[in-house]
Amino acid sequence: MGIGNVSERRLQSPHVGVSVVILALGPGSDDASSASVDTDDGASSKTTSPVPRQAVPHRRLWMPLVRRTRQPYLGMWALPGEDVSADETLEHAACKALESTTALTPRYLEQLRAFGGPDRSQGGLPMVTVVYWAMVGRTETWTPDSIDDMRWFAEDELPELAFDHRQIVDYALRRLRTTIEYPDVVARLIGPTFTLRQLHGVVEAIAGQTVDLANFRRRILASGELEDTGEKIREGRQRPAAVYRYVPRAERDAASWTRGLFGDELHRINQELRLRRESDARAFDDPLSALVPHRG
Amino acid sequence: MGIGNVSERRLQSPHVGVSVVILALGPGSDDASSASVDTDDGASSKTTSPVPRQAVPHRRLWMPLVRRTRQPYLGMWALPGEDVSADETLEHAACKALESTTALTPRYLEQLRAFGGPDRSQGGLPMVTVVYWAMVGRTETWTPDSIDDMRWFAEDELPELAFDHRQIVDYALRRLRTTIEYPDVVARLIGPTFTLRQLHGVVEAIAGQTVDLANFRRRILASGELEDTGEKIREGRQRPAAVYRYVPRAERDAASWTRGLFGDELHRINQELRLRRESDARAFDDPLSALVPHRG
DNA sequence: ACAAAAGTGTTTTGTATACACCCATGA
DNA sequence: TCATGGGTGTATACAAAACACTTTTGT
Repeated sequence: MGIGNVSERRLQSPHVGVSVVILALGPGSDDASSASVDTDDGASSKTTSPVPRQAVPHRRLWMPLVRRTRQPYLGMWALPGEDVSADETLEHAACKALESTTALTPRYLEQLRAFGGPDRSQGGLPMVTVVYWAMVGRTETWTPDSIDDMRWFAEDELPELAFDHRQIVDYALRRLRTTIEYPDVVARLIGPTFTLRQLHGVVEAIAGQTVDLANFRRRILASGELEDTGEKIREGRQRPAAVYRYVPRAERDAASWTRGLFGDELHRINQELRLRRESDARAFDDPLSALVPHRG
Repeated sequence: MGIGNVSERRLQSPHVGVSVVILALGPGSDDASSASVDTDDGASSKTTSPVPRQAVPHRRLWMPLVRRTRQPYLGMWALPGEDVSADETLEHAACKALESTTALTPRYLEQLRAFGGPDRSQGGLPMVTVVYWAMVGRTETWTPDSIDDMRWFAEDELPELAFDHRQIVDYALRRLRTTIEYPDVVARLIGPTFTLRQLHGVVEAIAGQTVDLANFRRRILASGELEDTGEKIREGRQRPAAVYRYVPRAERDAASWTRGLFGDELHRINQELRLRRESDARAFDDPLSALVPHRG
């Protein structure tokens, strides 16, 4: 693979970064329980929602964007991202980006694709960006915490985005909409336990359209990957619903890394991240140790 | 995205490379038309096919591997690859890797995934490798051209591979086997025109099992993306078969970049590659011009 | 009792499969 | 005319969609 040929193009190697399309379930438009931050902060007018929409009967996907503080595309909205250093995994970098943007814990993380080429940097350094998508937060009682240069946007009311991030988002949503055909992904998106109605809400939001609840129920139960916990919970004020748990079937697990990482593995990575950060702080006095590969 | 923060970790950025899983349709085992190079070259014994298999009724996928000429994993088989320079697209680099290995023209090229992290280099430089898979060659009259440090292997008789390339190959095959559900991908894999039997052969080889020809015929025709050219061709000595052409349906095209690149686009990239190479040769005397982004 | 949500049954439609069958052609 | 591959018909099984319906609960 040409490692070691230091002469020619070696110094022209592109830099590596990650960006994350972070998704959470939020209200549809005209929803009474709306917690959306529609108060326009005093910023430039081009950041306001460009596409007026009529009422959406189901919930929608929301994603946080950050405002760029540098050229190029200064002041424009962009996907959260991080540089990747040689001693960390791509997933680590993605988790850092996640953490820097939202305090919610990720339920799912999957690599989407790498984007590269000289055309996409537009005046910045040439970058190869590995894009992940992540699913965070619970479906209920969701309050987007918008601060200074970060803000949540509904999937169909996005502002103009920096770089090729609009293409990336479109790609992510398309990929997401084919991914939800796997019952295990949907089930684990929502958390350890859930009612069928909650699950149904996720699917509708992702699919972007209403889905027959009765048929959904049958399909998801027929998959054999849901287990009745015996508990019951009342979402509204009416009849309590059965609470289910996702229970993986053996052979599936072997193929799971094909798709993405789930809550438990993510938790492990985040743990490791915290440890790493501490040792990084120590390494500040001893720069050499930072060059040593992490596992030593 | 942190571009411009040159201090801290900037110098620790991993290098970027591409690897390509190159696939071609070849004979199944016990096939009389076998053109496989089963003469063991005098190399080390660990390169011989490790898994003895019984006869496979359908054709199989074959892929070229290259022998490593450097540490780590010196002498071991690995996926063809290239370093990526800042002024080229990832697809360009992938095409270079393709070209350096086989003279066959690619029918399809799709990015699989980026692999990274400190664990995978094992003594080499930290690398983020963007892996592509490609489909080359025609289904008939296939002769693998094995030379010195390159050799074709059947998908189910691979030797031990360097780095994490075995995982990568497994991942590629899994992905390929889900991709063939798209009729357009299958159709365009084989070339501009083809008989249904040829197409059927591709699907069987990729699926790794026999597929009912009658039902396959119906399904693929029902997709509405195949057009009868009116021509007929005799493959064997019997009744001639109708020749079809792939004709894309409008809306599909918008989503096509979601998957991969096909022959025509690849042709364009290869053209561009050749031009680039010439200008690179010129730039040898004028190193500065190589730093200018290609589109200037 | 009523509203609202949980959960079930039933009919229809479409699609994948298995496999029997006919057709066209060259030897 | 027969073997071989090209191409079609058909019965069956299964999965998804549509939607009417019953049950359970709180007010």
